Amino acid sequence: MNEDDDLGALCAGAGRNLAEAERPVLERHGLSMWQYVVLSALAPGAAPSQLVLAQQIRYDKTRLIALLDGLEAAGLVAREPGPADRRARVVRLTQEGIRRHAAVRDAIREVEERKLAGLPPETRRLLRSALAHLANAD
Amino acid sequence: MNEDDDLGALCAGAGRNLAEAERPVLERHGLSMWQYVVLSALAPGAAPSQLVLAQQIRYDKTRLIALLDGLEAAGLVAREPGPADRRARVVRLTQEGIRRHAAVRDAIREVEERKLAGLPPETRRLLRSALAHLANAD
DNA sequence: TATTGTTATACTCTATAACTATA
DNA sequence: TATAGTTATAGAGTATAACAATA
Repeated sequence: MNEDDDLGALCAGAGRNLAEAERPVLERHGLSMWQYVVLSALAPGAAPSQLVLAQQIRYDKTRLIALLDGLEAAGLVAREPGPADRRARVVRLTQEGIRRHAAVRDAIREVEERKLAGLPPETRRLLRSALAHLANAD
Repeated sequence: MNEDDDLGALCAGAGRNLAEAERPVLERHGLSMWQYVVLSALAPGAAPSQLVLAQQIRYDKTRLIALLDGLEAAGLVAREPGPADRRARVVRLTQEGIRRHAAVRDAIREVEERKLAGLPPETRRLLRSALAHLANAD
């Protein structure tokens, strides 16, 4: 992978390399990539409806159901009737979910740290900032 | 998408944003994402066997066949018996393939340019360099 | 015997359309 | 009538296994 390739190809290459390194870490903690994405979205303490959650993580609302079933059965998230709208079900992390997410997140960060080895702190900061810019740009 | 998210999430977000913006461009030129990847891999003038090409672009060798069938039918690539090993078939761009790839690449670069608007040249250079580092790091 | 290209098959992931209960 | 969640079904994408030609 060369730095004069398309930017899309570079992002895909970097993302794939990271994902491949992180998959065994997630497996060791008994989570799929998307399950981890759900835990991360809820980690700030949010309690969104399933529909809002699906939109936030850009995941299909119908597939989210089975994902949440698994996380609920594992005791990591809880679903409650929405306070305002009883059609909606509100999702939040359990205490165990909070602990589990923190543990996995630390392990993930270790992997990322290893992949970033050789890049100075200022470059890392700029990389994160530029990626966030790209992710939100229109 | 926030810049203190996981690096993997940031790469995925940036990659998805770019891919979504580039898809209509590719469609307008009658190419799928993977077909464009193949053209890009061959653009430097290389003439690899199908197996080597599949490994280079990290694509399944069995799926590559249908992909090449389409590109060959469109007159963009040519398959010839390998000079050294007659089992292998060597793939290369046709003249039309070279032209088509250059046209699509220019259009893709325009999209990327728009997405990068607001980032100074030095930041862009650093971004490309850091992404290439991440894509190749172990 | 091992490998390249190929085909056929099975499997997984994803998207679409209908059903229920609330609004 | 419309919307949140759910379910079932169909479709695309991907991986696995077997075959023919050549090494």
